[in-house]
Amino acid sequence: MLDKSHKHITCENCLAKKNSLFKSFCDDQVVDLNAVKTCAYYKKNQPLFLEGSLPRGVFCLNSGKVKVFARGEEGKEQIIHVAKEGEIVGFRAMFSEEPYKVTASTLEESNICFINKSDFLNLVDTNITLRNGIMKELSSELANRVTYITNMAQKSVRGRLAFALILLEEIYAGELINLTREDLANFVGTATETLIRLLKDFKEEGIIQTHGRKIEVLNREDLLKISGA
Amino acid sequence: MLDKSHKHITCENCLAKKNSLFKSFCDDQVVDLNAVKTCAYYKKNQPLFLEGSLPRGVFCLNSGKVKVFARGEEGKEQIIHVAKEGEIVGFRAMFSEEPYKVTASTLEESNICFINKSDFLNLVDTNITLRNGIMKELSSELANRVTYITNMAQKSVRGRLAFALILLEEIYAGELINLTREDLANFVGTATETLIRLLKDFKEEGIIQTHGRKIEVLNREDLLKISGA
DNA sequence: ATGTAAAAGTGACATAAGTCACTTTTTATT
DNA sequence: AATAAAAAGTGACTTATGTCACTTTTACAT
Repeated sequence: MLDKSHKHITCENCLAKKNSLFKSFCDDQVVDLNAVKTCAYYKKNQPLFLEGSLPRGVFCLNSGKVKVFARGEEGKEQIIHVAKEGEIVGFRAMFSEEPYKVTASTLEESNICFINKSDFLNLVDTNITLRNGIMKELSSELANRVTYITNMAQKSVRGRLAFALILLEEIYAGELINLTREDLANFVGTATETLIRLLKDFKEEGIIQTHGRKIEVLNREDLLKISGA
Repeated sequence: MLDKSHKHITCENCLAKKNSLFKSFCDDQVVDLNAVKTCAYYKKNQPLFLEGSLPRGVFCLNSGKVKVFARGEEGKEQIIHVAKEGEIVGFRAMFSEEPYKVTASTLEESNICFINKSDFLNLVDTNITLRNGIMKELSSELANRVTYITNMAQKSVRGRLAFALILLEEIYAGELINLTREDLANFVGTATETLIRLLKDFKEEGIIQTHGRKIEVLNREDLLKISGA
C-alpha cells in the first residue's frame, strides 16, 4: 500500500483538475489557486464536515471517494451523493449563511485540498467562468435531485438499486464498486437485509458479480431496463 | 368571481414583489424590470412550460399557485414543488443549456408575468444583489431537496403526508389547502387510494378537517410529531 | 498469528401500502 | 335542468419490504 500521507499536491499538476470546476483556469489562476489551498490526507471514514457545523470553506478531491449524507429522524444515514476525484464538496453551503445540512465523510483513503471560504468566494466573484460553472453545477444538481425524488417516490427498491448501481459504476469508473452493504442500502434507501437479498437476485440473474464485497456490473443494459420499471 | 383576465400588473405596485427575489430592487430597477416583463392571465391547469422543451425565460407569479412536477417511468406525476405568489418559476433552467426536466402548470387561476431569458440573464449579470439572491435560492432549494429525498426514502406514507400538509399549510397561508386527491398523492408519493385512507385517519384523529376537497389543518403539532416518525 | 468486532448473509414473520374493481359524489358542459 | 365526465371514496386482496433474531464470514488491531 502506498504511503500517501505526506504527499503534497500542487494544483499545477493535479490530474483531477481536468474534470473539475477549475478546468477552465489559465496558468496564473492555477498558481493563485495553489497559493490559497492546503492539502490533507484522510484515512477511511474520516469526516470532512458535519451536519450542523458552520462552513469554513470547500473541499476539492484529488483522489478517493467521499459520501455526502443527511440523517433521517431515527438517525439513519441517507446518502445523497458519492463524490469522486475532481469534485468540489461543500460549495453549496458557501452561498447561504447557514450550517451544513449534510455530513461528508471519506469512503476510502483520500487526498483532499481545502480552500478557505473567503478565498473561494473571492475566486467566484472575480472569475466569471468559474461563477457560471458553479451556477450551472447548482442547477444541474437540482435537476438530478428531481430524478432522485421521483425515483424514491415511485420506483421499487429493485428499480432503485439498479439505478444506484448504474450511477456507482460511473463513479467507480474502471474500478469495482466498493461500498459496505449498509452504505449501499443507505444510498438506495432500503434496509440492509433487503439490499443483500436483491444483490443476490442480481447475482443469480447474472447481472452482477461480486468479488468479496466489491461489485462488478456485468450487464448494464439489464440494469437500465430494471431501473426504468 | 373577479374577471382577472385582462388585468395588467405593473412591477411598481406588485404586491407579490416583497416576497420575491426582486424585493431588494430600487425604484429605477423596478421600472426597468417592468419594461421588459409581459403579463398573462392563466386559467386553472394551464402549463407554463413543458418537460423537454427549451427554456425561453422565467415566470414570476403575481397571484395563484403553480405545481412543478416530473414524470416517473409510467408517466406518473411527481410533484416537486408548489409555487405561490412572489415566486419565480423556471429560473434554474436559465443557467444550463438544457431542456426543462420538469413541467410547470397552474393549480388555479393565476396572473403570471414573463421575463425573457436574455433580459433575465442581463439582470443577473448586472445586479449583484439579485445574483447573490439567486445563488442563495439555488443553494437552499438544494438543501430542501436533501430533506425531500431523505423523507421519501425513510418515512412512511403517513409521515410524508403529515410533512406535506405542514408545507402546504404554509404555501396556502390563510386559505385552505386546495388540491385534488391525485395531486396531493403525487406530491406525497403514494397511490390516490392510500392517500384518501390516510386523510380519513387524520380526520378521525381530529388532526384535519375537510370542507369539500379543501383541507384545514387543526393540529399542526400532531402533524409535526407524525412527520418526525 | 490470533482474537474480537464489524460486516455479510439467512430465515421467519408481520404489515404498510399498492392494485383492481367498484360506488358515490362533485364538477363541468350542453 | 339534465347529462356526462371527473374526482372522491370504499372494500377485498396481494405483495414488496421492513423487522427481528440469528449464523457465518471478513477485516482489523494487538
